[in-house]
Amino acid sequence: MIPLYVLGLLQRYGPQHGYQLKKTISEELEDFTQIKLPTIYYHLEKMSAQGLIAGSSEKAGARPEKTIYAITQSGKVAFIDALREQLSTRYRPVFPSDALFYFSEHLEAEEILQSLQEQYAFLQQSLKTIEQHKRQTLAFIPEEAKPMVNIIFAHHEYHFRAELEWVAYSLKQMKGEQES
Amino acid sequence: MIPLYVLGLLQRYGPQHGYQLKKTISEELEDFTQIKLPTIYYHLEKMSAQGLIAGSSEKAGARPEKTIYAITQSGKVAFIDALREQLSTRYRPVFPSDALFYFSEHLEAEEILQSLQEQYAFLQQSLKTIEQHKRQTLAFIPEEAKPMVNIIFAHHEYHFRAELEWVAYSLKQMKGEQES
DNA sequence: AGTATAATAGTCAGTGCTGACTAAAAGAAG
DNA sequence: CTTCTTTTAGTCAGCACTGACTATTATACT
Repeated sequence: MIPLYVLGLLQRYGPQHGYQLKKTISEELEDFTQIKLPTIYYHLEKMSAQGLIAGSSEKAGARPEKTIYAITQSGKVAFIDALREQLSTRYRPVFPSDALFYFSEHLEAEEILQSLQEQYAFLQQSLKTIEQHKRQTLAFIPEEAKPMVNIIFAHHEYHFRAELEWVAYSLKQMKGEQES
Repeated sequence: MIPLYVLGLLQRYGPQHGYQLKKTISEELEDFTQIKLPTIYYHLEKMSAQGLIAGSSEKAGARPEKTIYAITQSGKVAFIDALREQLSTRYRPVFPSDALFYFSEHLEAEEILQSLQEQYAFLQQSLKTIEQHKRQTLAFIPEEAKPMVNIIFAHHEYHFRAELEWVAYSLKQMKGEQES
């Protein structure tokens, strides 16, 4: 998934170095992915060795040289292949919190209930933030990109809402259990 | 999350070796986590070095020795700590398919639409499977465990339904876009 | 002009995970 | 009773990722 972003951004915005890629990802994709800078360098080097991108050391003035990477022809092919592979991967979520409920007899019900309530507040806040980011993003991007950006934001909204509803459901279940 | 499962199962079902743990996880938790056998051995060794579990080589008859691990006192403490830490971790999903839509101009709309339709069918099938597994599981476990198992299955149901609705939404959006 | 702070551009060692492999024991099939 | 398959039990090399660190340049502040 990270190689996809790197190849795609290199193709969309032209040759760049790692720090610039990280900045673009942080600004445009912060709600959807949290790629770390060393991870970008790792993939740049790997893809460079594979010939998917080509690095050139630029020495501008008295500055230390920095490596600027450009996507190659075989990189463009690999990019399309990777996109196409994404098409066939299926949804398979893993929720670490399941382990918590699976072993919940080791904690006080009261403690779990309280953390669920905090979780609920957090999710409500997150939903507001996402909606706000959506509005901001849609205001700044070109018209033709809007439908797809809308779909990506919707993806997160649907799942945050689902998580919110599940937390509400769990709270209801556990409270009912406690009383009986 | 994996150490949590290992420590919890060692405590619930008593001393075991790696293969047995893997079997239990496959049988009881296959819908919620897909832990691989080498990963279990990795954590067994690590936790053994940390003193959270204690291994003893058992040589029964002419069989090759196998290492049986038991949770220690400090392991029980670490288990509760890990459970409590789970309480404070927040929901933060990452969807690899977002990258696909972010760069969707590189693929034909027709190709994406078709894969979304396959995705839709897959999700419907998955939901049915989860509901069936839920019924089977609830029929076999002790009464007092039912509320929690129910909550875990509900978690997955809520999110599979959200994913299903999002795919439907995307299909609608993309078809509308195509016509205009 | 000197110095603190932020931005820029990385490196590297260590962690977590797993595919591919090995190998003994039990059970099934002829 | 011998061969084949399955189950049991594990090892190991290698990949993806990132926290912590380094080092230079630009900017702001005094």
